[in-house]
This record gives sequence, structure tokens and C-alpha cells, in this order.
Amino acid sequence: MIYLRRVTIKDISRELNVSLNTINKAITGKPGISEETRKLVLETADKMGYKVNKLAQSLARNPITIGIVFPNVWPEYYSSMENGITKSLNALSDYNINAEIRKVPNLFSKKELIKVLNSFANENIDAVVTCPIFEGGYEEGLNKLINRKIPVVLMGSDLLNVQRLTCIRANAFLAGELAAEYMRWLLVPQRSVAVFIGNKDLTDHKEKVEGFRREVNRFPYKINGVYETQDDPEVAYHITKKLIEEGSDLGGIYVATGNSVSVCKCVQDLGKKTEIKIVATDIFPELKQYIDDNTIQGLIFQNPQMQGRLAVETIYRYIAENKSCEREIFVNPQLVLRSNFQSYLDRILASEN
Amino acid sequence: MIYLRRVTIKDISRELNVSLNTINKAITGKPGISEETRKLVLETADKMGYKVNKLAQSLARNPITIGIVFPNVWPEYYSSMENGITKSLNALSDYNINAEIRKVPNLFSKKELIKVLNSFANENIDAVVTCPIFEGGYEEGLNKLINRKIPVVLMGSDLLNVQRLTCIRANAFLAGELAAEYMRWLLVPQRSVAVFIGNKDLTDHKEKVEGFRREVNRFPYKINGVYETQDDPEVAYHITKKLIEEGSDLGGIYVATGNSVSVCKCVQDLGKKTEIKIVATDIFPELKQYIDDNTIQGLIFQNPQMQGRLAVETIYRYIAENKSCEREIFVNPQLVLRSNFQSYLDRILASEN
DNA sequence: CTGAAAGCGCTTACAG
DNA sequence: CTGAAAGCGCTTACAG
Repeated sequence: MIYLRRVTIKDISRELNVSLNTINKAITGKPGISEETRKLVLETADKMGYKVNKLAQSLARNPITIGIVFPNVWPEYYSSMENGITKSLNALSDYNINAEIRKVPNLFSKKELIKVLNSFANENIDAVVTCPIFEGGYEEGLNKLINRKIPVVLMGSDLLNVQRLTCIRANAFLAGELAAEYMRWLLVPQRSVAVFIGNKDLTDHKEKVEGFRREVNRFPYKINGVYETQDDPEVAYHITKKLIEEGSDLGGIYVATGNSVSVCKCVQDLGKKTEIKIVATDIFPELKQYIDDNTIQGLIFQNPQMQGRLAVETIYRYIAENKSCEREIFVNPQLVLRSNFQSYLDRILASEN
Repeated sequence: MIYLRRVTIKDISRELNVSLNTINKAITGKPGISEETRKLVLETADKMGYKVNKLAQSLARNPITIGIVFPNVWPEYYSSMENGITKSLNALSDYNINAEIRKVPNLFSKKELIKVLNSFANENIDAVVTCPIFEGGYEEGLNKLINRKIPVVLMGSDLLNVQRLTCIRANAFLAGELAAEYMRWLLVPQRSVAVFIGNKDLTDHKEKVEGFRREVNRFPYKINGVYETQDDPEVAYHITKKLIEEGSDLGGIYVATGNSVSVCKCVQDLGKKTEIKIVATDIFPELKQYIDDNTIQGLIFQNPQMQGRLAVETIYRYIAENKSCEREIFVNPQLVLRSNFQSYLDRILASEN
């Protein structure tokens, strides 16, 4: 392979005897030239094997600003996501792109979220990333942005009644399936499994239950019930305790939400560690002890960091490079056991500083 | 966050009344200025919060060429690796970097490999990536490069007696551990497990066995034996058949190398599908049917594509950005089950075009 | 050891 | 609708 100088707009300019400005307009699809000229330029560019140099492009154009807003909860999930966002922003910092990150207090802060979205609409922001939690209620803020042609990327869960650019989220259905498939090997015959979620109204949690159900149907075991922890560690502890004391046939718990630490504590407190198998969700340092002492047999890692990275990269490509994107982008869950837990944790912690 | 113009070398130049060239020399560590000036420039740059713009840098400097050579075998592994390499080269194409990729016929082509390395040494190549398979025998070619200060990155396995820049490889030990930990749940009590490798002399395969052994020691099951398939599907079939016909207590097979398809076929032919659990290695389309019909219960994915990506990115950072790198870089294996197999396969296939 | 100039490949006002 | 010029932030010969 011999090094070949790349074709540049100068080459096209020379070839066609047309100014650089005209070529730029043709290639970037900007108005102000005749269709005839545009066609000629595009054809010649294609023929000559021209490919735009993104570096030169970024260097020359005005900076891009992304507005980002998400709830200040579930640190093991949202901090990791923010981390992914920050990481990819840094990676793109030379590309003349920057961001404005804001947070709203909790999952239920719809009004606060709309307020932030409105302020983005007035601040000359080029694109917005946000995390809706429930199935609706954000339209007021989002539609104002969309009407102004500001692309919106949703993360975590989708909204059906909003013309967002794309939605990036964990494949929750697959997470549920994977948990059920693994649980099958852990379970002693004739035992049933309880599923813990945060709240039945959360799309993400609904889908996990659905996936888990579907997969369980293939196997000779049953779901004991689906329980809402309301994201409260005490509730999680209490439900676990009640289930165990009921003396049912409980053999496993799939914790599809946070609070797995409470569940582990309870199982240990009641001396049921070897009897009840636990498959939990997400990876964070507090889980290490429960992994090491075999209270937890497996984890479903949702890779929130990757979701953050994809959000920034997708927007960048859309705005700076004019590239279309998939209507939905899924991040696939991974199954993590004791032996590889540490390697995941290391990677997460390493990327946090 | 208000948009702040970045500090550039022009700003420093103005501040110190020193030419751009001098500042460039100070910052890039090039010779030709006094220590005094260098120190002053570096301190001022730091104080002003200067960060180099890599885009502008790449645009201005001469192109970088990487020489890459690996054996033309194990397509499910090396093609994926090459794919990762090509992908990241494309991603970096605007950065004024290109590559020269060569292949040698097989695992044992030491002489051919050395010949390619020698030609790289004479071709003004800025860095070399190669895949040694055995523990030695490549020194002649590698040391010539290293003596000429051309950085060498090893992939797949390491060489102890060579001053390579870094070695990027799958964490084979962890792959073995993970396989053993999962196998534990699959295995019916009192059954043993056979381990299939390609060749006992391959570092990678040795380490897998070691990791598998270590983890098995924690559990109440035994290793039936370690068998070499010599990368021959017929040998793999034959060994499987012999083991099953011996009527031993065989309950599972960990296929740590290629040829898992032969193993599956044999197990099916002898009607032992439900009795013998299989954990195999790598992900490729031919495995789909054996995953779907539950002949294979799990896969250890070594992410060869990621290894390729990391090789290119590491070299780029080292040469273009003058960044040091870790002495060893490990890619961690992942456990894949039936429910998420398709999502991995899709990703691999999608990235192949 | 230091500086002034040209150039990398593109975009962006601005003039015609 | 089209063009000539300046500029993005750096590097690279070359002159002094």
C-alpha cells in the first residue's frame, strides 16, 4: 500500500474551475448555488474519490453546544451514564463541541425538567439529551425544542408521542431474559423466583419483567411474584424478609432494580445465603462483598456508561457530520459472575477519574 | 457553562513575545531551544491552561504509517481482530494515519513473519503490530525494528525477551476461570469436565487451562483431562467420541479453542446432548444452531475486535500524541448465553461490512 | 538558539 | 448564484 495523497476540495476546484466556496456549499448541502452546479460538483467529487476531512471541518466551523439534563438519583446508574457522557465529550473536545449539563432533583421532577428544557430552547443550544422516566408528561418542554428544529435524544426510556431524533437505552427485555436463563441453572428443582422492581410504571422495569417471564416459560420453574421496592432500601429488606418468613418455596430473587444490597443483607441476616440464589443488576463497589461471599451468583450489567457515550457520539455525527441515525439504539446487557466481576469494577472505577 | 475560547499557542506567543516555532518546540519536546526558554514556555502554557488541539496537529504533521502482520488462520478470531484494526484505522483516517497490512500463511510461519518484519524495517514504517503465537523465535525480526526505535505492539500473546512497547491480549486466565465458574452450575453432581485446547505450547491456551484449574478447585467437580485438538476438526470429533464411548463420568466439555462445531456434532451424533454440557469459545454464525438447540450452554467471548481497536489506538496515542501506555493491556472475556447470543452476533456481523 | 512564512483542508463572512 | 480572502490551531522547512 503506497501512501496516496487524499483528494481535497482544492483538487475538485482545480478540476472544475469552480471556487472553494461553491464546492463547500455543494458538498455540505447548503443553499446558494444552482442545482446544476451542485450536481456537477457532487458527481465529480464522487468520481475523484473525495472524502471530507472531518478534522479540517471541525477546525473551521463554529462550536457545537449540547444541552444535557437528567435526574440526580441512582448514582450507580446515572453517574455512570454521566461519566460516559463526559468521557466522550472530552474525546471530542478538539472537535469544537461542548456541553451544558444540568440535573433535576429526582425521578418525579417533571416541572423542573421542563423548565430546564425551556431554558435550553432559549440558549442557542444545538441539541438536547434527556432521560424521561415515565411514559409521558414531558411533551411541553420537548415539543418546544423540536419545533425549533433542535434535535432531542432520549436516554433510558422512550416516549411515543414525541418526535425525538433517537432513543438510546438498555435492552431491558433482554436483561430480563438473560437473568431468567442464568437463574435456571442456579435453581434447585421445585423452587420459585421472586422479581424485584422499583415501580411498575417505569417502562424499563416493565420490560425486564416481560423478558424474564417469557424466558421462564421455557423452563420448569415458576415466578413467585413481582414486587415493587419503590427504590427504598427498607422496603426491599422488608419484602425479602416477608417472603422468606412466609416459608414459601422461594429459591431465587432477580433484583431488576437498585437495592440489591438490602436484599443481600436480609438473606444473610436470616441465614438463607446458600438456599436463595440472587441475580442482581448493575455493578458498583458495594456489591463486591456479596459477590465474593457467594450471596449474589450473577449480575446483569446494563453498561450505562456506554449509553452516555453513544448519546454524545450519535448527536455529534448527526450535527457535525450530517449523518442520520437509527430510530432506536439498544445497549445490550452482559452477564457478570464472580470471576469477572472485579475486571468490570476496575474498568468502571478507572474511567471515573 | 459559557463557551470559552480555548487557549492556543498564539496566546502563549503573544504573552511571552516568543515565536510560534519556539513554542511548538518547547511543547512537543523537540530539540533546538534553550532549557530556559523551554521551561518558561511550559510553565506559562500550564498557567494559561493550554491544551494542544490534536486536530490542528494531525492536519499539519506528516502522515503516520503502521505495519501490521498476522497469520491467516482462525478466521473467527483473526478476521475479527483485523476488522477491529480496520475499523479504528478508518475512524482515524482523518488523523493522517494509514497502514500496511500483510499476512503469513499459518501459525508456524516464523520465517515468513520475520521476512515481513524486515521489510517493514526498510520501508519507513512508524510502528509495527504483530501476533506471535509461540513463546519465541521471532527475535531476529523484532529486534531489528526495536533497535531502529520503531515501536512494536504484540497482540494475542507476549514475548518475554523482546522490548515491545506493549502487549494486547485476551485475559486467557480469566476466560478459563469464567468458564469453570459457569460450568459449575451446569454440571450434574459427580460428573467431570474435559478441557479442549489447540496445542499445549500456545501461551494463550496454557493460561486458559490454568485459570480453569484454579477455579475448579473451589468446586466439588473434577477435570477429566486436557486434550489437544491440534486445530483439526477431525481430531476434535475423534477425541470427543472416544471420551464419550469410554463411558467415563464426563458431564461437560470446555472447548477453549476453535472446533467447537465438531465437538457439538459428535455429542449430537452420539445422542448425548442433554447429558453433556458445553461451554465454548468465540462467537461466529456457525454456532447459532448449537446455541439454539441447547447443545452449547454458554460461550466465552474474547472480543478480538476490541483487541484490534486497542492496538491501533494505543499506537496512535504513542506516536502522534507522545503518550506512554500500560506495559500490558488485557481485554476481558465475557460470558454469553442463548438469550444474548444473537445480540453479540449481530454486532459482530454489523461491524464486518 | 530563534523567527517569519507557508501550508494542512476546510468554513465563513463578505463582496460582486 | 459565484468568487477571493481570511481564518481555525498547529507543524515544517528555511533563513538568520
